Amino acid sequence: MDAINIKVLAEKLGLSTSTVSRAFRGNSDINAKTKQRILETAETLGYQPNMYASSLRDQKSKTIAIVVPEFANNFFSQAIHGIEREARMNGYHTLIYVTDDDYEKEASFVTQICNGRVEGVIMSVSGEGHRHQYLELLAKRGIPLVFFDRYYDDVAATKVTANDYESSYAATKHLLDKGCSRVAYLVVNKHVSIGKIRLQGYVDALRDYGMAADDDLIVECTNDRYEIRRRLAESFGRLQPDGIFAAVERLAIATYRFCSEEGIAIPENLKVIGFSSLEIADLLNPALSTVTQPAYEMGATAAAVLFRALKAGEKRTGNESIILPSVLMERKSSAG
Amino acid sequence: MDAINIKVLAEKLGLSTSTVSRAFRGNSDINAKTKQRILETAETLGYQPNMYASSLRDQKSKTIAIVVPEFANNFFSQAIHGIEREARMNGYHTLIYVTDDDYEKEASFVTQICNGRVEGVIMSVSGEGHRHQYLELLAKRGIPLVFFDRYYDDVAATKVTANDYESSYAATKHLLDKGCSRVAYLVVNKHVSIGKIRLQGYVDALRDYGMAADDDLIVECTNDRYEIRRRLAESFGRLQPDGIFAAVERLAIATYRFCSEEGIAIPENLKVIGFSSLEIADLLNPALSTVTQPAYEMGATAAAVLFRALKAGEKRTGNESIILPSVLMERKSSAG
DNA sequence: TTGTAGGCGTTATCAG
DNA sequence: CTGATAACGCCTACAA
Repeated sequence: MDAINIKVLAEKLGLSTSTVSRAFRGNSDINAKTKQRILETAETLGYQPNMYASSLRDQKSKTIAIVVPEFANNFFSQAIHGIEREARMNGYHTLIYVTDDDYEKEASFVTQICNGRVEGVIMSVSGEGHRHQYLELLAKRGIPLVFFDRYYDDVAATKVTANDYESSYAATKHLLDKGCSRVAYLVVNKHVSIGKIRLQGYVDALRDYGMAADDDLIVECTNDRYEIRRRLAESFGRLQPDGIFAAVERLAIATYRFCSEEGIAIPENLKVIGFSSLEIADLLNPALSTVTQPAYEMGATAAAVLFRALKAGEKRTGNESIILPSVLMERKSSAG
Repeated sequence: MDAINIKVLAEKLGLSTSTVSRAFRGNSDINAKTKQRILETAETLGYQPNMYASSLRDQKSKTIAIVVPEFANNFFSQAIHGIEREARMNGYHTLIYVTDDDYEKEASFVTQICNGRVEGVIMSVSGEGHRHQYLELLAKRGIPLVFFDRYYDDVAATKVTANDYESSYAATKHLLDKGCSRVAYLVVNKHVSIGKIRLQGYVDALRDYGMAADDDLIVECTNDRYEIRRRLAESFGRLQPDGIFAAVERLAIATYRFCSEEGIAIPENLKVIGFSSLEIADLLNPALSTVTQPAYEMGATAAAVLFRALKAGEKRTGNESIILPSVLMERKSSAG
């Protein structure tokens, strides 16, 4: 009934608690027969060493935290999967925190886990443009941090991203090659890390093609589907774009919905390409051209960096960037 | 540098640890000014009460575990999101464990978290047909358990599912209504809870339409895409179905891929409907008819049940079923 | 090879 | 209102 502890187990066996403890730790010397007897009894009694006592003593929790802006999103699902896998391989447990793109929540979560709950943190950020003094808490506590996909420029930690600038440049160039002359860039927030870098790729590609980027064609949306709908309606009416480059999957999907409702033919009247981790982009109507980030690998890589730091006993990860290649998949939605 | 603890904080303030501790607990009496002074100093020093010490003392971890078979799956993503949300509202932290449909891993995870790491468990199972004595550990430890979607018949705990039988019956009837006479049922494992119940709905609908279920038309697949492809190829060649009812999203998608490769027209040559939580089923080519489970709500409900039990101090959840309604969305893939 | 003892950081209890 | 103290369960020097 009540959780059994090392003391009652020791009593039941007529041994001391230290001996019992030793049976569970790999290293210490202990008679093989004694050990076996202890483990067997523990098994039948369902004894497990209390992790909070162990953690308290060793100052180790064997736990990491993943902090992400959203969850119902293919990119993050796959990335988290990669992290979870790596964590498992290293014998670590994984806490998940979803900020809903809310800076306050991010700050609150990070503050909460600085109490020893975790040994390391992997995060994709939500609070650009705000102060992130709460991250100093991690540093102060010696809890290593790794960013993936979305990061803060001003925080020293390893950042795992995809080659967003190059992909963005390539995607824009692709639309131009297919004959587009008015390519709109759809983005959630053009000032945050990924939105900004992807924007730069878009702008530079236009420039290299002898076109000035038209500010009107840079359409900032939100994450709210009705708001997105409104922005699209307004932009299409006014701007008459013949190409859409969506900085995130959600906006590519919204474009599809909009076109379907408005009777705009893709790719005849409008060519579309977007960042997306959708595994069935090829089954859409029409098949969606995508820039696909190596989501799983990004998660796994971020985790690998973190565990390397943890193993080495480092208090922080190096302030460096690891850039993984995305893949540009040309499909029907942008066919010439 | 080193994690600051209550003792040094107390010294720095010229107070006792008890007083400092009181400043962080809501209840105890403490001078308002003293409290403020403590909290301010704590803030600047970045002090957070160590959770392992607290947990050890209170035997409370404020943590739950989610155990699921897979991750890169819309249904589970949404369900986990629902759970995470509910956990957050209750001030709980959320550990994630992915079993990859592996019974051994499931057993291992459950055993691991019985060491006090979590106060409750929400799970969707992977090990049907095996023994689940490891779940008795939870009971022994007084850790409440709630199943969602996939459960064990022989374990007493609350089960949150969708009305799979009715949906399955309705989906099958829908295909028959549309003129199908040879409806195949694609399933991963027809002997596990959901595969079995959904099979029953299919069989009963056929029977009520005066058709005997043909065992050949019940196609068991795996989770491996190549294996699925092989099964489909074999089945189509031999059985010439004119309707497909897929018990899980992955099989509906596989059917689409197969048909696209083989030039089978949907819905003209083959009508398709499947269980799916895909939010863009309407954008597929052709739009996929679906049975959509309330994934988010299932997760949220399972979590609500768990937290009610935790709040009430109950050691286990009641052996009851909570059944939420799915929605049948008729789209082009099954049009008559 | 086994046992003893102290302490990890916190908080509830009790005394002041 | 504040301070001293014991206990949560485990692990590791150190002693035997």
